[in-house]
Amino acid sequence: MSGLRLNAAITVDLVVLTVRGDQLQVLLVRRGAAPFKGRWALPGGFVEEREDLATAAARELREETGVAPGGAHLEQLATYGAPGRDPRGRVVSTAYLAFLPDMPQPVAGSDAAAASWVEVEALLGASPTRLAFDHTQILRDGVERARSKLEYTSLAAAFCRPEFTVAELRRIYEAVWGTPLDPRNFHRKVTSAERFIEPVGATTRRVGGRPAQLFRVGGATLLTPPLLRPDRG
Amino acid sequence: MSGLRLNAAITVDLVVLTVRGDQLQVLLVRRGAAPFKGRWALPGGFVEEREDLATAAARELREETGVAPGGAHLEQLATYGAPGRDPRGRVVSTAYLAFLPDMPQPVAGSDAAAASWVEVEALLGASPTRLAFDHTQILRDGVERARSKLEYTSLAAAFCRPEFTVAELRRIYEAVWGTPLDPRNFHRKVTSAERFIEPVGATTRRVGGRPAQLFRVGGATLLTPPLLRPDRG
DNA sequence: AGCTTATTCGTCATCTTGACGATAAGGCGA
DNA sequence: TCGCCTTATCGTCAAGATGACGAATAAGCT
Repeated sequence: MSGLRLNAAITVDLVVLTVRGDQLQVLLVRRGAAPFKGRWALPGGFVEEREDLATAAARELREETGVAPGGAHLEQLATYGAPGRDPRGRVVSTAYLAFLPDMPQPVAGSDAAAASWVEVEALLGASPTRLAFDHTQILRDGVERARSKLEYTSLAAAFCRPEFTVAELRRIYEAVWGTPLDPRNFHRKVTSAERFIEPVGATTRRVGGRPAQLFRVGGATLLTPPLLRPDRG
Repeated sequence: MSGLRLNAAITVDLVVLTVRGDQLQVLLVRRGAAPFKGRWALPGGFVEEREDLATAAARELREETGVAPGGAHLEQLATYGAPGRDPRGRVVSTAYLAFLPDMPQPVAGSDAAAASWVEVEALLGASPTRLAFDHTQILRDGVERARSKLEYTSLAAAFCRPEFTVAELRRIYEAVWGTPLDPRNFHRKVTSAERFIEPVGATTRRVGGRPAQLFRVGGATLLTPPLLRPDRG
């Protein structure tokens, strides 16, 4: 290996976001071993020999959620390598960000003893639950990335089932941004945007209220002009 | 060290961009040793023991350009860890993106035998010069990040000297985006944006044409609504 | 003084947004 | 069956932003 000094352990951590019950939630696991034993943490693990970073992230995602690669949006978030972030030594972790639709079934296929969805607000709000390592910061960065990408991409649909209504899509924006949106203006914006969403033809049947048209994602990946969040001084 | 297996070598690579002569240019070094000996590459190097990733990037930037930390915009770009990207073994590299004003003095303080500014167009255009490792892809990602951030942040000013004219700022946009902009509409946009740039009071003296007002950056870091590039499908 | 050059100010039609009224289309109870 | 309730969808209107372009301004140069 011509004198290459391996100077770090490389891991991946996952920020898996979903919207359930109009709340933005993140998948956490409870650590079973030191360090930070018993503390909530982002799922993750070591990158295997000859394994790409993205592949490792997809593998971890499948192990924790049962979601097959390609079944969810998965993108690299950032890499964290502060010297003291892991008491065991030099651990450099590349975080990945995943968007999942609300799974009807519970978190399946998880090998971790305790994995569960936790409200993001409870972790980043006024009196936050402390996470292991620097995972609070990683989560903060992931949520900010998600909020920002909703503005100018069609990624909100990654939180939805393949067919969805405009109102469902709107509730994704409202949950991720933590802000109510005007249903009429939102409807106008997303239906008039070129190839953003396209009607399926069918409608929902529902308990109360007018049936809604079903849509699926259009080909467009970018939303121009963007849909800017309110406020944000 | 409780059984922590160091499974990778961690490095940082730098995408240092500047605008010189109305062209977007990137700082490259010529490799003096195998692998890819003699090939152009992004500057970079191994992360030292107990050194943060961002610190390592700032150190490399200073070693290559003489620019002190804080003297340039520096942000993490992405991390590249494909198994075969370095023939010497498992090398995971975190790329950082830096924006520099056009330095009047040549690239100073460089320890590399040959470091020089190269037109980005010559590297990413129709018949690109091949770079070492996966550096062409890293450069592509860095340039796309730069193009995108000009749209909604005030980072274009990071390419300028502390005091600059509206036209200088416009030429930054034109060089990075590779697209001409209407001087009158650009002027209206940047001068009317809240706290984006603020007048210094002085004006330039120049060989031909009306003297221009000098500006410095305002407090705003975000540009709302954004300044979208033309075209872009 | 006129010419050249680059900056800055105006105008106007078009597009987009935010606020909000009005209508449509189902279920449900009386 | 008839209103009523709820949610979805369509319209309107003023304010703001944009793209295209004309015009005025303020220097240096010949």
